[in-house]
Amino acid sequence: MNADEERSSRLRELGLTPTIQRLAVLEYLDNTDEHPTADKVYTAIRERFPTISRATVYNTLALLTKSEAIVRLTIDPAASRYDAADSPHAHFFCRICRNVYDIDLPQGSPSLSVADGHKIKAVQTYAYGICAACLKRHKEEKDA
Amino acid sequence: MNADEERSSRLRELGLTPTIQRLAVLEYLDNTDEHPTADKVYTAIRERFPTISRATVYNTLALLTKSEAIVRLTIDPAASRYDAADSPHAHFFCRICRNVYDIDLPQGSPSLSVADGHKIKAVQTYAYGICAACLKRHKEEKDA
DNA sequence: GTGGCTGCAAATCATTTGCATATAC
DNA sequence: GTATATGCAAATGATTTGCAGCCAC
Repeated sequence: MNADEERSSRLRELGLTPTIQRLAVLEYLDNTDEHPTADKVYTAIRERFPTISRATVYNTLALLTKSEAIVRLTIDPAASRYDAADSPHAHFFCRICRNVYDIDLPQGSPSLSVADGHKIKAVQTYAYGICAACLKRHKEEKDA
Repeated sequence: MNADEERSSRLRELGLTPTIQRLAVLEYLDNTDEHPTADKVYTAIRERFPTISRATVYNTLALLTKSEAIVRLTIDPAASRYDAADSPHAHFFCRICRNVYDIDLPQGSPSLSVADGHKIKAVQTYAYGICAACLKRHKEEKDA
């Protein structure tokens, strides 16, 4: 079973029709580590499927998020970011370049599924600061 | 020094003029635990200061966030929430009633100030699920 | 007096929605 | 054939911005 067939059956298992558009969104997220915004996904996919609409991308991302096939990150105050949901990890947001990076900070442990009587379904850990690339660039500018 | 004077000097220390509007925003956040949206802050303050504008509230919240006098939470996908920045703690978002609660999940420890070469300035831990009140209501509806 | 702050209204930008058409099965 | 999904355009809602007048110091 190739990657495309695997994605089709993943969608079917979720009770979702595996349309070209949904497969394209899943494929794009599977093959990027840049945690794109919805608009970035739209722009990227449109190069291969020029007729896809923004609404379809938004609908698809919402659907896949609800099915837990992908994860929606609210780390960026300006727009939601999306991540192919594989292994749990924390995320880092660079306040200068606005890129999102995976990091290895320990996430809340799965055992902590209840707090103060609230039922916890998911935990996200977000770190904010300046990324390695921007630190380096900043340093070079000072030295120059 | 009363609470109002304390807030005035807090603002002065940050290099900000302690205007009525800014003091009102700070006071409101100091005395609530509901993690309000900007619009909620605006509506609440307007009862005492009917001439305050939405733009001023947004500007003030942005300014106080930048000065680290308050914390902006991106836990709610629909709108930023604001929290008087006292002791670090994690937050819980109820997907049913959309309320935000403080919880005691361990935040990323301060020692983890660098990851993969990124300089970490702040860490936020967000948990998502169903709050105690909504769980209770849901159970009662089933029993009825 | 003047530079920073406020209030207003308009602009912007992400996201959602209604609806007619097209597609999957 | 029918339910479901897509595409388009318009609507919505949070947030930002330009600018003229006002206030703190």
